[in-house]
Amino acid sequence: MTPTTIEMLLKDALLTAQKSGLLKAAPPEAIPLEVPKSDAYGDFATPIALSLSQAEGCPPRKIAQYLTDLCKTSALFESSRIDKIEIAGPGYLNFFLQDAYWHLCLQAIHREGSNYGRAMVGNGKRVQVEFVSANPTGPLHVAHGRAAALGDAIARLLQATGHTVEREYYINDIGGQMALLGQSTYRRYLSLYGRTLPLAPEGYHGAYIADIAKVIREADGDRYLSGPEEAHLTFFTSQSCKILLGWIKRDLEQFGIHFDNFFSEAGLYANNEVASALALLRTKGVLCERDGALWVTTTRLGDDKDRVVVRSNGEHTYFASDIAYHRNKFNRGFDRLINIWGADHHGYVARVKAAVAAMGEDPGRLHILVHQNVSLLRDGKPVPMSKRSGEFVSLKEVISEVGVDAARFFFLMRRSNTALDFDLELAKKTSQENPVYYVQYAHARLCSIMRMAEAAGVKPDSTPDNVTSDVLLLLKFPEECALMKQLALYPSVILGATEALEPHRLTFYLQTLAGLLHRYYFQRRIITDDARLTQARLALVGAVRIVVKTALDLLGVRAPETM
RNA sequence: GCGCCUGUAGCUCAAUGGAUAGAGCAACAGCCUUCUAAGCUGUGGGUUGCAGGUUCGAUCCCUGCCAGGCGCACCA
Repeated sequence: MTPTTIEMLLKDALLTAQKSGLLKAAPPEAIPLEVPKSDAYGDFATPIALSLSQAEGCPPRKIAQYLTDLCKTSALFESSRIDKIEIAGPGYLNFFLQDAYWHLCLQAIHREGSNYGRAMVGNGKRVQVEFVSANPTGPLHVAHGRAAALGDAIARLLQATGHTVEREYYINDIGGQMALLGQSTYRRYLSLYGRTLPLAPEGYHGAYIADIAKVIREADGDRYLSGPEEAHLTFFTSQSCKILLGWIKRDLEQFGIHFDNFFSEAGLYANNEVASALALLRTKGVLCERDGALWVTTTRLGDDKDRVVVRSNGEHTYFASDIAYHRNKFNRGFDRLINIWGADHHGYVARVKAAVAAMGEDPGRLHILVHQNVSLLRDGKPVPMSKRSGEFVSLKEVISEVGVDAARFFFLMRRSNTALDFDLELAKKTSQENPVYYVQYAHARLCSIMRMAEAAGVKPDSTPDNVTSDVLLLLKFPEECALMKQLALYPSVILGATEALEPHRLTFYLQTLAGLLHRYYFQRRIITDDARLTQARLALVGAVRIVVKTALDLLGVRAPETM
């Protein structure tokens, strides 16, 4: 018995229907289950008969009738704790459950603990999540923070559903921008010694450039002052990259993000992989020379124009490395690749997919998730940010202002393809207006109750773990039932969020669950003079605590025990 | 001009093609001799940008328009 019994029952019924010829199609991957707005529509409902109607060419209510009959004759029905199934409206199946159903859910949560909601649907499939991958030409800023929170939460969701996950950061550590970085830090280095060689207008002007120059001065002193600029640029380029990468890694670690692999673009050239990938494209007949440059004819594969891979000056474009990089990824044998890109890269989706397809790989295994921008708000007004002038708010500043937990939670409060307004004032508030505090407070409050219960002498042999069903029968208030239902929903939220790559569903779920908990807390006392009732209520709120902590963990947000 | 994303309550946003489109915030009115008031209760609030189309049924899919964001290099 698990909270997903209804899904299993329906799948079983659908399978039987298919075998016996009542239905043509196989059961879908996931059975849509919803909690109806009104209790009159049961505890759970599914519009599955409605959605199958079109494909089956059969009226929805008729399908609903089939499924109802098959459910009732299924071997699983006896143990499913279903009180009754009704066909309602256009063809909904409304499930009314016995109280015992919820009690079994609670016991399952206590039994499984932090494993509750985990699933094995991934079957150990290997998934790579590549995210952040910010160029090492400056510190991480807020938009990178969104990518970091998003990618890590998706990775955690995939792990929780039985996938083998690798987190990777791709480093653009070669090319024109890097050369510009080296030149910028070199000239700032000179200016530390009173020599002025003006920064190129297209160079990097941020204050951090001087910080890098100072680090180099600390380490090596004035030894790069003499000789021509050209003699020092290689060193300044590689050293600046190294220093910046160190800062980026430190910021990421502070943000709780750990990458399994940092993949160097320069390495692709060192290993001759770019040339080899281009050679592969040549054998596929998608390369051509035009105007002295080398192009990939991606137009034939869904892109809106052809793309240059080798410029007429002989230099490779970044697209050339991207092709080699994605070939390398596929060669590493991942079942699925997920790239998380900022909105400014959305124009690259078509060309990368086209190149992947041209190399004979399945572009369907490459999922490119594009997230929209983040604007910081202070006092309701946008904080001005301009990449060009080097005036932007770094991730580090945001974290030190609002904390890791608020930052991660806020980055995950919106669907990734909508622009995100990050309200700095709200993120710092310690009141119910601030969603992350609201949720964390629920956890702290529960921990406090547990401590009180212990102090009140709740016996060890009546801990929630082995609370018996007859004790749980004492949970009969509507708000208790609402909590149990929300808890029972958790596994399907995890599956849905993973499938859609939408961690924001978890932040919404948590806010709802926390709301139910706070309401319950104010309406009913948990620790009472009645020992059995106390046990039952502790079992309930204990399960809430487990789910809140587990869900926060998937978002990378701490669940504090006191606040 | 072309492409992608977005348009839902005053604000910020949810809602797999399904039942009467939901939350939170803000506003207003209440609640602390009791487990954390960092909280709770109640009230009002909608032509889902506009116009068509597909469907038994559209916030969701298709077409056109309007508005905002982001792209549109032999830059990354």
